[in-house]
Amino acid sequence: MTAERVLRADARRNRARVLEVAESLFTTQGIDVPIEEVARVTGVGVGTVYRHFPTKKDLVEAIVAERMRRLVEKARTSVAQPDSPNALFEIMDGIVAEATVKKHLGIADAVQATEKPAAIEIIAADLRATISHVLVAAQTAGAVRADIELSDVLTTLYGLSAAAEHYGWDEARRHRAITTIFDGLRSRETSKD
Amino acid sequence: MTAERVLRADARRNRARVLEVAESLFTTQGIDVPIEEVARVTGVGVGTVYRHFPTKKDLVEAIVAERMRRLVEKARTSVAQPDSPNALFEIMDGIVAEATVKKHLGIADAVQATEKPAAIEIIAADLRATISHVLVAAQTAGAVRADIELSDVLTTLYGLSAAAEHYGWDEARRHRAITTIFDGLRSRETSKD
Amino acid sequence: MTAERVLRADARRNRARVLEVAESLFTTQGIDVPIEEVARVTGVGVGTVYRHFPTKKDLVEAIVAERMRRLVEKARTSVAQPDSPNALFEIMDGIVAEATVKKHLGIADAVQATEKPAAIEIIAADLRATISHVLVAAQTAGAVRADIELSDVLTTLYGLSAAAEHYGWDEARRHRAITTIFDGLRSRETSKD
Amino acid sequence: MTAERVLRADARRNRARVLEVAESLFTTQGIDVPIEEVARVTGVGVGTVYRHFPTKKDLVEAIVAERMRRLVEKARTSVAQPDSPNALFEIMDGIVAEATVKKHLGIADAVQATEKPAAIEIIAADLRATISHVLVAAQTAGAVRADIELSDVLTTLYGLSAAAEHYGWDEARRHRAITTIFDGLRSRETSKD
DNA sequence: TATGAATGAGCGTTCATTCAT
DNA sequence: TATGAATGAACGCTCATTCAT
Repeated sequence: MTAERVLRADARRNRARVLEVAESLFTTQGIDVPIEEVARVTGVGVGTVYRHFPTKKDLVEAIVAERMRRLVEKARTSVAQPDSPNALFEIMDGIVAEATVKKHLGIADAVQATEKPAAIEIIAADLRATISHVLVAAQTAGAVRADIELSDVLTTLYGLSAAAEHYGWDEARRHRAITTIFDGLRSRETSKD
Repeated sequence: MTAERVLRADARRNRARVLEVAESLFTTQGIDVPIEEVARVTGVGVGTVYRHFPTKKDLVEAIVAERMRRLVEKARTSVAQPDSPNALFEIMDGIVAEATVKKHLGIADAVQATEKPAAIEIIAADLRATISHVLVAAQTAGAVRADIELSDVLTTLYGLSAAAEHYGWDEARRHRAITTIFDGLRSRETSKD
Repeated sequence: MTAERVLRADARRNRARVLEVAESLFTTQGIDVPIEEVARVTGVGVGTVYRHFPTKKDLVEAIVAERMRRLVEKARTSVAQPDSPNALFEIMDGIVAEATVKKHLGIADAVQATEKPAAIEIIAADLRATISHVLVAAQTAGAVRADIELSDVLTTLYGLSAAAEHYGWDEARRHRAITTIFDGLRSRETSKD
Repeated sequence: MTAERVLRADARRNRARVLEVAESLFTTQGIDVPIEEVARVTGVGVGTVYRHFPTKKDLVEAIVAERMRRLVEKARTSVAQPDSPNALFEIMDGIVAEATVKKHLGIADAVQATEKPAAIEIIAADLRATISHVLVAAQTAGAVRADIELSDVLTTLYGLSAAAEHYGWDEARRHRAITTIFDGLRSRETSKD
């Protein structure tokens, strides 16, 4: 029993290491990196990778799910703060920041649920709910225009993340972009065109 | 001489058809579509595809270049109009519209010059110049904040195009997004955060 | 009629140029050089090459036949001289010299008739007859051992040509090799092993 | 550990079988035989061939190296014998014999070092050293002319091997040819031309 | 007749996935 | 359970040859 538990711990550690290595490789070199390479760098055989992730698709999804989980966590942290308008800013900043350093993996894609596997969709829904919550709070506080919808925010996040991924924004550049965007979301007597 | 022209015309037509089919396939299903499939749908042999585009990379670049050219054309048309603030809006709208129906091909990528082949870079530079021109005009007219730089606009275009591609925006959705963004770019006594 | 003759002259010139270019290319880079390349360098279309040589094999054979013809010519010249032992030496030297600068084309192969096309076999037979003639004369003159057969000479030629091709012998090296060989062919009370 | 050894043994056996089949096929039909055919005849998938020989070039080199190794072995065996003049004869006979039944693969080429991969060059150097050793011994014993150099012997070997390959010599024919050549190498008051 | 565009079989190579050890 | 050898479908690309112009 102890032996079994040790084994499990080992297996779990293997899974984690594969995940980590794969994220790093896919992120730096694209998803065309062979599973064999992932195994090699991780220091295990291909069989082991396949034991944990029966399909390459499964591995990619696991990585995406993992990143989503980190996003949700960040979002939750922001929500915990009282000042809601800043909360929205922080959430967006956190998400876009995550995208900044991760390429090739469509972190941006993960925000929206389009034919995503169930596991990911659940987490994505969670994230959307959190954002929605913060958005409403911001609107109630009069900090964001009332006609802004959740989909507008998600869309904006997608665009910002894509740009951040593509250009490899640093913090300053990211803040500048989000701030500019926020000026468009902010409450006022706006847009008479 | 006429005979030669006829032959060339035929070849040119084939080239155009391959380009069209390839753009359509890559756009809908991603660039992993085999050249053989491109040939099959076009109704020619693989050899013909390779005669016109010696490498798959060449084919993709040709497609991107072609799309860029369309973008530049659209941009030029907009510039021709007197009302500069709308000119900027129109240019952005045109570019994003182009992205709306084309996926997987990073039309957005084409806007920025990152290790792009020379041929494409030339067209991209042209596009950037045009946008820059319109931007300055808009700022001079007081319609856009003075601290907005060309790179801000390009970045925004990238993000918008990416989102448009991803979500398959219709015209209304696209206009809404661009309008919102414009509110952030617009001249005023803005952002005290 | 004059026009036709002119045309023929042109065609003949084309044939000759193709032959020349092909020999040069195959000789320097091996027979894997595409017909298209041969056509390009010659300055004609592939169609023209195929008009004169319906098959790549035909082209190669034509080149080999051409070289054989040169060999026969050299051999004939040597035969014309009175001093037969030297005649054999000269013939061998001539053949090996030809091989010296021509690689990849198995000039050596051409000496022996093994499943060679008829056209080549006729010329090869001619060459063998000439050599045989000279060999007998040399033996009659007592300059070459009586137990040497034509096949020995052909074999030796093959080996020498192959080596000459492979090492790119200059004249000195070639003479040295042939002289040494001749010492083995020369009449005497030799080899008691 | 035993398990690992077993697996390795299996893999090694496969490698050996591929090598054997490939040598046979390349030898009989030339190196243009497709890898797929090699795999088919061996009874494995193409992937297996590529696992052991990442490139067709690698496969060919492995075959050549293997043949070289056999040559060196034969040469060593001959050297072990006391009678040096015969030792040279035996070495040459052994090398040419190897060439007799193997075509298309330029076993002869392997004797000389021309832009050969390092691995092969090492073995070739070994072979040359052995031959040189025997040659000097033969000259010291007065059995071979003093002005014969190693390069003469190598050249001769090349020529003989090429001829043996080409004509498919049997033992008698081979001995006859080598004997004749030896008459040219043998010590005496030689060649006054 | 000369041209060169088109064809398509064929080849070298890769890589996700399976399975014997 | 972990390993890595084996599999084979699939792909990018080449080139001898044909044929419309």
